[in-house]
Amino acid sequence: MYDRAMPAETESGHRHSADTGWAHRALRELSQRGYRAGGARSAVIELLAEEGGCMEAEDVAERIRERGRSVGTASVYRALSLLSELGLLHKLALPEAPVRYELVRPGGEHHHHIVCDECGKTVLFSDERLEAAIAEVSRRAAFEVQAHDITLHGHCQSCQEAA
Amino acid sequence: MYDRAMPAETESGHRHSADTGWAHRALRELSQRGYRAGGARSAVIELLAEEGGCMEAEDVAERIRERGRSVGTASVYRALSLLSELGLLHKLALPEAPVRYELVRPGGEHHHHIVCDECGKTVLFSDERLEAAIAEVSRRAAFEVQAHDITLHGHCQSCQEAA
DNA sequence: GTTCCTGCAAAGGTTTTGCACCATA
DNA sequence: TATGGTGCAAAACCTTTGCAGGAAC
Repeated sequence: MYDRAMPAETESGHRHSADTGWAHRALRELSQRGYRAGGARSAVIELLAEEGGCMEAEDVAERIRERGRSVGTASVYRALSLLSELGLLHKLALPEAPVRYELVRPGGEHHHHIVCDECGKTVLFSDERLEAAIAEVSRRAAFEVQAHDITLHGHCQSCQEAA
Repeated sequence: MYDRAMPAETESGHRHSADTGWAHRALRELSQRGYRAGGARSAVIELLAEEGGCMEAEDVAERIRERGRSVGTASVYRALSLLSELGLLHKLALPEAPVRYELVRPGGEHHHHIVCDECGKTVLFSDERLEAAIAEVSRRAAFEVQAHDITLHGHCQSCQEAA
């Protein structure tokens, strides 16, 4: 499997810093819908906000424990599922890898992924023409389309050089 | 999980009929690369050619057995892996579902997927403008992009009516 | 005849579930 | 205080691996 320590980057190269806005919105949403924010849930939210998302469930649990908080694996899975159901996280599925969870930010602004099939490094991108084309296809489809995922596969520069 | 009995359809609604061209190419490719075509491998190839692909490994095994041929599950997984490595199959990963395998036809002509998040029904589509936009993004990316996957998510007409 | 494929069974890795205890609102 | 969240352990699920026997070339 891929190197899980690798954080997702934007194409310009810099990481997101702690997204406290997302964390607050998540906590508010939970409370508004009658869910409680116990230790595991709030730890998951805090961690994802700080790491910027795009992590596997196991990574989330591991990092929470590295920070001295103990958490049950099952509770992490349950928290991630709930946050996904509430539309606060997006699940990214790739072949040969566990699902990754990403922050969903409000306003429909979103991104897509370029994944290195060698090492799993993931870079984010967004493109207006692509979105326009997707919107047009969605309009014409018989389905009521609510979301879309685009993943480019290839090799990152390090893996190209190594080959 | 989704209803596995549902075959993939094109947007115009008709199924592919047995793709003997693909089957012949697969068998030729195996033999050219020094692989043998034993019972399990040829059964997998034959079944996929007839069903048109987009199936889970377990479905493939099940259908082969329904046709009276006995096959080991492990052999089905091994055959699917090999065919993927040889570029004869494409792996489609979705959250909450096992990987599905699809026929890869020569000439680069390919399609993408619209999946019903309710029942798992999958419809294929292709769009030139979308491909052009993807090509442009790929050209500009730091990665050497070799492939791409696009999946639209939503609800099919039956599930819309049921809701 | 040799090599490789196959099938079974067992193991591996990820995710879910059951249940008793405990914390949140 | 009542409800629902948490953690542990066990199970479920999908996929891979080990190995002995058998088939393909």
